[in-house]
Amino acid sequence: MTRIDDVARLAGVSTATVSRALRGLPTVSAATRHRVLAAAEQLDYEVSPSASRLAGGRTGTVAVVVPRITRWFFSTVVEAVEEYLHQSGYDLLLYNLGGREQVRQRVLRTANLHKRVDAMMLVATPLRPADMTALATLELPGVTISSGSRVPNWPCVRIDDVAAARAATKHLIDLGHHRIAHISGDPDDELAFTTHLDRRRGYQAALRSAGVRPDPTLDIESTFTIDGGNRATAELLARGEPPTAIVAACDEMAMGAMTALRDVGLRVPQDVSVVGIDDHDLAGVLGLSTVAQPAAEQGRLAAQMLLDPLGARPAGPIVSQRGAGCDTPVVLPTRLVVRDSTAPPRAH
Amino acid sequence: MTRIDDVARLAGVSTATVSRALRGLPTVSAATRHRVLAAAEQLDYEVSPSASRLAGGRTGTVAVVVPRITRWFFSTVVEAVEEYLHQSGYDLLLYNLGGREQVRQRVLRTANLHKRVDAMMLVATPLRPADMTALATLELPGVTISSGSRVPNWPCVRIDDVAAARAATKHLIDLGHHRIAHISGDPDDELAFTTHLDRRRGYQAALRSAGVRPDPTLDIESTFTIDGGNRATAELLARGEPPTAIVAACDEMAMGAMTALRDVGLRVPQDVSVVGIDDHDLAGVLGLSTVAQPAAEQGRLAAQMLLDPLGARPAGPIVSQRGAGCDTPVVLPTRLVVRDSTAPPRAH
DNA sequence: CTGAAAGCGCTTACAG
DNA sequence: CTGAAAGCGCTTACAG
Repeated sequence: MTRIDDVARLAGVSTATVSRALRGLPTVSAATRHRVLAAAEQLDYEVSPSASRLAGGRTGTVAVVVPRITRWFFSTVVEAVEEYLHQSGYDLLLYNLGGREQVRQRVLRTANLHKRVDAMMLVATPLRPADMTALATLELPGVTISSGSRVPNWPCVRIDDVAAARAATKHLIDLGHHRIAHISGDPDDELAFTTHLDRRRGYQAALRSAGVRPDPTLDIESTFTIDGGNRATAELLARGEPPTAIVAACDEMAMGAMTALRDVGLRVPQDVSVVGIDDHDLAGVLGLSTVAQPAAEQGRLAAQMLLDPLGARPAGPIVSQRGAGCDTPVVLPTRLVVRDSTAPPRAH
Repeated sequence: MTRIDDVARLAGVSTATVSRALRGLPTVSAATRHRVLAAAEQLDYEVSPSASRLAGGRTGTVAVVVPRITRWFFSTVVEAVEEYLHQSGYDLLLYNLGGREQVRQRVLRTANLHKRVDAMMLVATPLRPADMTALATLELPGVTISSGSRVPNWPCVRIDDVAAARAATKHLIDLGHHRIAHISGDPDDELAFTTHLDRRRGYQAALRSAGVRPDPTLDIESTFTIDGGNRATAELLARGEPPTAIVAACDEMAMGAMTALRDVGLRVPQDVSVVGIDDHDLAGVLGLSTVAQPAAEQGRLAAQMLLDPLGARPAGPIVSQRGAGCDTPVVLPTRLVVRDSTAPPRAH
């Protein structure tokens, strides 16, 4: 395979100059740069990442950690991040936790990660508070998406989960509902995954604003999945008289809820209204009312905030994004989208 | 950061021995190995991938190329592949084509990829025939998933697309349908993406077996997405009398079809039956009848076929998987799943 | 079974 | 603006 000295020989310069010219460093004359580029082109030369990384101390790689790539939010984020990283010249190392404790450990093998990537992005990754502190002491630049995981000194992009759930609940209240249930996720409170807690707070706040006292028997813990929504709703129905409406903490739970309701012969929205949070690709197909959150935008913005201080191309000195502004999350707006799954309650 | 000579010093051996012990090479005495592992543990040592790759000539990395990570099939495949790769000690470099020609070019910058990864997996990646031949001449081991992209001498894992579409269509015929439409994808025939062609063949074969002549006005080209199914169905309905049933080439298209039908007031399945192919996570929620294909299994199996000849850990000589058996795809079974979106046609 | 030494292919001070 | 030389941190023949 062609090496840098092949290019140097053809261009009649030293390897140092080839290295500089190819990376676009300013200390190369236009004429020399031109000759080097032509030689590299002619030989179809590509730099060896391993050698470049070893010599330069930079990997040109970013680790992106998601809980489950199969869920709408995460695949949408990753798609946007992949585009931004690759067009900035970075490689994307994917870590899908898949709920496996073993993998969580792997991500926290900090010495390992540190030698592998220049920076890392944590997307709604449930970590113990101690883990987050450990990450913060790393020399590794990082960024988080969602309030679920918050590492000190790393910038954070997210939505206002309290406000999103409040808007969903208020929509139902405005339609005339009072018996409003809430299904949410992740009962494993050993992990500091706060998204579901924030959304519950929003739900309760909206109820209280309307003078309705939150009823604990209408509030079910489950997981942020279709199946989780299904099971939560089944349990809800087993507890007695059904609510007239359900706020699901995410669209996938809402979809599970719709299935569970249908299975017992309850119609949406005639018998029970359902609203979610996300605006999943399929929310439109299902006619699901929801509070939309900008997933791709969160990914793109987080990637940008991560890479900007590193320099667009993997070259130049690494500057950790620390200090000013890092502890103030960037909060992107959400928006209520009314479709067919919500309607006024039936008159008794 | 700790380096290999720190470990060597602590264990009282040479760096060569540390290297061998840590990689589990057999030529190390048990006592020495034990001392080395203890020292590495004590120092929290992790090998430098860049140095190891440069010296060893292996990257321990696999490129996984998908058209769109946000689609059900691809995220499901990637999840399974990620698990297999990581537990085998490999890193996963994600390439999401996203329909961008520019990115396709990037994947085919073979010199670039070659220095970056030990092997690559192409998942239903549309490539020109010339591109596939180019990949085949690389020294890079590879594997493809789906009949969509077929690289000579690379193993391939897929389903029988003809049979899947035939089963879907036959299900409708068995219910009594005759006016059966077909919506399928990817009209860009510059790319050798054969999945939609195979599925069309299966549709037509089933019709012919039942003595029905395929009607070209009932066969619409679009894209393999929700929106594609939506548009195809809208066009179908604009052409005149609706069919009594629709075969969609994938579940996402079927979901788009359901929306389009609902939008004009046609009920599924009372007015029009709809069947898909995939068994998407949400097929159950939507009550969509479909022909299920094992996405995760295809991913896991392809990863296994790719890595087995490389050795479980990224160590030992690279052996290209060539010759015997590579030109015979591994075909995984599909299975009809009947739900609520299909029913006999209404009596006129 | 183990070690000394070369070498993997770059980048980076340093000197000019 | 350019080059000679050292060095990044490993692995791999080679020799014993």
